[in-house]
Amino acid sequence: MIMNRKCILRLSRYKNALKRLKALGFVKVFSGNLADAAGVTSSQVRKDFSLFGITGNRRGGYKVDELINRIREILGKNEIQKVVIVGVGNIGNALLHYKGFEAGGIHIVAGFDIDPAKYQRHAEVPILPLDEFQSFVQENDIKVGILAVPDVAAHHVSEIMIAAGIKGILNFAPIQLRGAEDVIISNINLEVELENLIYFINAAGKTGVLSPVEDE
Amino acid sequence: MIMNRKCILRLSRYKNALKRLKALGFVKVFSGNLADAAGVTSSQVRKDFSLFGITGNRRGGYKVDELINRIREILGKNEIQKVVIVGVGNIGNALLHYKGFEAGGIHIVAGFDIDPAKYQRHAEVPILPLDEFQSFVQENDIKVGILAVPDVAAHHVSEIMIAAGIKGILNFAPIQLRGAEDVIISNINLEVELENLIYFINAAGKTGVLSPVEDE
DNA sequence: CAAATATTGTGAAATAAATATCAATATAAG
DNA sequence: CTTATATTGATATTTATTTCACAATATTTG
Ligand SMILES: NC(=O)c1ccc[n+]([C@@H]2O[C@H](COP(=O)([O-])OP(=O)(O)OC[C@H]3O[C@@H](n4cnc5c(N)ncnc54)[C@H](O)[C@@H]3O)[C@@H](O)[C@H]2O)c1
Ligand SMILES: NC(=O)c1ccc[n+]([C@@H]2O[C@H](COP(=O)([O-])OP(=O)(O)OC[C@H]3O[C@@H](n4cnc5c(N)ncnc54)[C@H](O)[C@@H]3O)[C@@H](O)[C@H]2O)c1
Repeated sequence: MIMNRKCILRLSRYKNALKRLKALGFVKVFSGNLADAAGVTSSQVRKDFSLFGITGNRRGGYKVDELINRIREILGKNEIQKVVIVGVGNIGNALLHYKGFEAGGIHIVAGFDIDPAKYQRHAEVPILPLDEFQSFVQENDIKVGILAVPDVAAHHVSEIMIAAGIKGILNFAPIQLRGAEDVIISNINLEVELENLIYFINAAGKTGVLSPVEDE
Repeated sequence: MIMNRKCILRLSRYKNALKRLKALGFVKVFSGNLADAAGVTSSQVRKDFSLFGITGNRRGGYKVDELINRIREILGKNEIQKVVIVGVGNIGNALLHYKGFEAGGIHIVAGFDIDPAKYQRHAEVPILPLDEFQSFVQENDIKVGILAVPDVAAHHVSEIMIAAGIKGILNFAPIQLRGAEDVIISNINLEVELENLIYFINAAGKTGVLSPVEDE
């Protein structure tokens, strides 16, 4: 079953939306409700579900709890959830101390840096020397890492991460990292995002063109 | 000229790649070089350029400096570059103190919060009470804002921002914000990104499917 | 200077993604 | 119990995006 990235991203969003709907007291939802909450069309919701074999009840919609569980299962949340961070500076630190991932079952288990001033071996989430990266990752069977080092170090660090067995990297450095064969890399480039906003604001001002509201 | 978001995002990436190539001493590039650096195909590069009327020299490629300038011009970097941040917590603070945007001509000019403990009226980048948001934004003609408040406050704050005249929002709260007619919103959802990585790692482990390496 | 070659620029073709349509059917109403 | 109605699920259609293919044309080579 070949599934594209965009579709999986939407699944995650559906799950988030469902959690909010559940908090509002919803027990069942229709594709239209979910579409509104997630900012897509109802056709899109049903199409995505059909791709994954998620079925509802004709005329009865979907049961919220069942749906959340089904999506959880598909997203594999029970199999890998430990994540490490390399580069505990501004952004690495913010992520390291963010509590919001826990609710979704994602645990930040350690940070790594080369600056001895950052080391905190006995903190709740320890910050360790990069030298210990490989052994830590292998002992703890970590597969996902966040890369938050300066751009000049990013390529080098990514190679260390991949060599240690990391299979997925969320990269904040403003360079386009190339993954190895079986490594998936997600590049978050905030400057590019800001430039993009600026472009569309200018374009709208000049030409009256309506802005696209979706992400991708 | 109707241009889609994806294409503009790629333009930004080309510009980043070009800056790196320039730093490496490149004076001219071929579409293939740029494609490699930006992680796309050479056809894609040429197609994008043709869409914007960017021309090179048959057999001679493109001059790096000219190309950077041309893209800068298209992205409108000289028209809007002041950005404010609402919510100066973990992530807002990291962004507020990030120096990397300056090189690209994007200036973070102020932060806003509702927690008096955060106020720093006389700092280089002042942190001000949210009450002053509207007047500040209007006086300084700000069009772009970063939203980094807790999810429960995000919708409310986005309305304040839009009411004050903000036209582009980079949202870090894990909810799908809906923009008004002429407001463009870019949602950065890091948990969704991590879940996505986890999904593809699991999928690859189970089925041997090759992972997609591009973002979108 | 002529011939060979590499690269652009673009229209056509292929692929992928989103949306619309509608028969099937579960639920609700009478 | 029967009929009316709303919603799913699957297929068809449309739209968007990417890739291909190749003529046009600078540049380099002999
Ligand atoms: N902070 C932001 O808001 C922001 C915004 C956009 C992009 N980024 C990008 O994110 C990355 C991190 O930004 P930051 O502001 O947190 O930087 P920072 O300088 O605050 O932190 C970088 C950290 O990485 C560590 N480091 C350096 N080289 C290392 C190596 N080889 N191995 C391990 N650790 C190493 C440093 O000791 C430091 O602690 C940069 O690439 C930056 O361009 C940051
Ligand atoms: N920190 C991270 O690594 C991270 C990761 C992913 C997502 N996020 C999201 O980013 C947002 C910010 O996260 P954070 O960790 O920085 O949170 P935080 O709690 O550290 O900071 C939030 C800040 O917003 C301020 N605030 C609250 N209500 C406000 C209001 N109505 N108006 C103005 N300011 C207000 C608070 O005083 C605080 O300073 C959250 O929505 C969070 O889910 C954060």
